[in-house]
Amino acid sequence: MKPVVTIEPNWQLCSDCAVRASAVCSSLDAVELREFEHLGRRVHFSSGETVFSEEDVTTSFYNLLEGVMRLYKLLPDGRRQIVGFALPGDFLGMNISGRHNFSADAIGAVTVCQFAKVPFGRFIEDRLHLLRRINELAIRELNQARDHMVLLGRRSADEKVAAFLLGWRERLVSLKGASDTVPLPMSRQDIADYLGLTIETVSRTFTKLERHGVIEIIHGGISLLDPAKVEALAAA
Amino acid sequence: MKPVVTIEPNWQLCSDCAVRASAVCSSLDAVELREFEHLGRRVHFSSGETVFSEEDVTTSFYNLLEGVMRLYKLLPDGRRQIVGFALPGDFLGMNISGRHNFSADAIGAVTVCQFAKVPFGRFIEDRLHLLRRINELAIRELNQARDHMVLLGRRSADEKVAAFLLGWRERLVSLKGASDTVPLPMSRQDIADYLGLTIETVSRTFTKLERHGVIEIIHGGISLLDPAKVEALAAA
DNA sequence: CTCCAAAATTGATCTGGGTCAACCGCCTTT
DNA sequence: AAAGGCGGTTGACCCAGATCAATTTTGGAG
Repeated sequence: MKPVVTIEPNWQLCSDCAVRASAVCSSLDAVELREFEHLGRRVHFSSGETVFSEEDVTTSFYNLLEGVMRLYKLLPDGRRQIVGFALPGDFLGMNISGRHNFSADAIGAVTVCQFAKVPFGRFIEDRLHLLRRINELAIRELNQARDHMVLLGRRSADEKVAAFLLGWRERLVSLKGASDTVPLPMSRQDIADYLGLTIETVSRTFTKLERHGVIEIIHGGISLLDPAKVEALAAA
Repeated sequence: MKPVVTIEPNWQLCSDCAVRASAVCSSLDAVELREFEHLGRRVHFSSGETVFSEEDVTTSFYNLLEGVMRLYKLLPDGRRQIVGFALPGDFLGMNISGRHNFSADAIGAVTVCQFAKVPFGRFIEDRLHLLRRINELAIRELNQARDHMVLLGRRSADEKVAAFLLGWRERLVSLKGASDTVPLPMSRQDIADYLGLTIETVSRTFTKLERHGVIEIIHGGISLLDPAKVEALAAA
């Protein structure tokens, strides 16, 4: 939880960017990309740092380059609901009220491409394809949000955990390729707050899945021993 | 549940439209509106009819003109999660997969302005302001979706019901002006499926609120006797 | 290495909300 | 007006998951 923010000169080029293909910028051509390069600034955050907070006035948008973030909302009494986990390529900060509507913390070391709101807004202004891309991302997120509502409102603890493991794996697969080893950089508390459960229930469910030979709990993650069984449990 | 769909000639003009100011079309100028008029077709649905279903290929977008709709997703075993209620001015059907990702039923009689997907897409094509408007609506919905995740994952039954009553009233206020009489056109089952509860719990919670003199249950809705108390219960 | 703190697991117990079931108005339909 | 049905309410009981309470494991810091 060291409050250290490192800003390095933007020596790295968008064209070399790891998330070039999947991020907002995928809609830009070579010429636009060169102009776009000057808008973004690479910023590092260390584990546990807050990138932005709910209700903060939005001054920047963020494109996650490396690492994982938890996106969450808090109730006045401290109860927390994680509304999503961000992975490289995700675009954060869009809103209409001028304020963020959730908070975002780094889970482990994180690198983002930060855009000041005003110049970014100007850049979009007359670029239909970029706006279309952002719209596409918003709609994709809206779908995920609705799926998550079903999970939160209508699924049992077992189903929630199973669905989470599959969903998380799926995202990692499309990012780094298939593997039955699923790293879980977030804490049990994070998982609980994402699934609307308690830390104890998450832990117990993991243990139960392991006892049934469906997963193996390994350091920093789990191994999917029987993906088919997990899918059956998730009752997709 | 009569499967009667009435399509009337589009004699009514956009400029007279009740939702002109709040809907997608609010971003159009007079000239554009005249062209836009030919794209939409007024369609009526009677109570309980399905306007579109999850997984249906999207052929149309809809602008709700009159009435209320429930938007929901079903699990294979029949469990239902209502992801939202649509009111006049709401725009439905945007997606990227080419398929709807939730179903939509009429609650009571409904009138929609239906747009065929292809011509509507063509119309948007080079109209930045319209795309911006749609983006704005998508982001607004995303915020609502996240708020609802907090409700589903982290609030008690009492809080859920209280928050629902306030939220629903708020939407009606901004549509038809302030009133402490809150019509509830949807069934108890709908409310339960929206809040991730059972019909019994919703009914009991209503009764409890009434016993405590906080609301009065009236035919087709409730009356907010003590809005402040309800807000306290919702623990916003 | 040892020590400490935080994270995770496990067990025992409790309870909010679910389940099951009866019943009560109402609107319709005949 | 009787009958049937559907939506809603109410009561009795139950259970999934929360809560409370110890451990145990892990990961740094010195």
